[in-house]
Amino acid sequence: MDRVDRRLVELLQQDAAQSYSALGQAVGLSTGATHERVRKLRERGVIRRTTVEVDPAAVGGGILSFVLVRSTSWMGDSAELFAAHPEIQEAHIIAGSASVLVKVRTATTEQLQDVLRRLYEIEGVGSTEAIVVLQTFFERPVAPREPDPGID
Amino acid sequence: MDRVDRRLVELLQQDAAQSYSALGQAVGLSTGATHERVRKLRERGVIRRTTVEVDPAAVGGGILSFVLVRSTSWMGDSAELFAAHPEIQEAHIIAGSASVLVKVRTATTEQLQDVLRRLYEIEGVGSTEAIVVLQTFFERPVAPREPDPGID
DNA sequence: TTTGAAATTACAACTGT
DNA sequence: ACAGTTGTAATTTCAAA
Repeated sequence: MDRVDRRLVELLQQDAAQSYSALGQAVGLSTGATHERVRKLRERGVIRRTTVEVDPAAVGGGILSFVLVRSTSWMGDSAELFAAHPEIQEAHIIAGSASVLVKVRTATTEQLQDVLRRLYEIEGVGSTEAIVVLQTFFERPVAPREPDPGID
Repeated sequence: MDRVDRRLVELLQQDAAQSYSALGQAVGLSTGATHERVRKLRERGVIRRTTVEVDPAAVGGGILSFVLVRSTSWMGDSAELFAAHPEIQEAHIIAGSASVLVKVRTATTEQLQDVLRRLYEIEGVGSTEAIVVLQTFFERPVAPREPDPGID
């Protein structure tokens, strides 16, 4: 995971459809060497998969919300209960007064209300607090960062 | 945007590196027809771009947090001020008592603290409340959903 | 939908460090 | 051993019939 690897990751995040030769040009490596670098990044799990980025509004997810879910019991084994709802895009266990934070995309606020109703049906869920997004400034891939030098 | 289009989007989200012939097999279309469908999905902006999904921990983003930013003034034109910080992966204007919600990835809690310090330097930022993620259940692409029938 | 040329990927064998 | 280079066969893309 050197400078070149980080640059390759960045370039692939921007456009994973470009050829290895174009990629190689950009980092100053041959096509074959670039191919090998990327293969290893995949093998090591740094690159998990190649995907497409989709416009949420075009597939019925125009309304974005974050929901704080407070629970009365241990939620650590409830991943599948949240994953069962296709409108839930992310779910995280959090520190603090709430227990779970979920990111929800629905076409309408009616559908959001329906998701909240279904959340209450999950065992141990006490209350929910929905935060509705009015405008998204930006959503972007993780920026690969140089690790701290580390003092030896 | 029919059933086949939605299925194509789903398949591409799972693996955008697969060939059009494999994709066509899966939806029962010829290679050429599949190619044309996907081209149009890109043209219409349903598919924004092809990217790679990266392991955040491998690129210095092992600690995930959400930060509620309360402000004392209008933040609607401050997108660039948040985007200037590479650790901030998302920023949204929200309804409710806080004003902006940001998603932050850092390698350490020290770096998170540093991001919070820099957030306070933004004009109009009153207070922040950091929610640290202990465990991520899942993060997945938007699920393409069938539109409501609509009662005519 | 099928065809075929151009481009790209995947996989060699080889070279220098 | 390791990472990179060049060369080549097998696929895939993509426009045209």
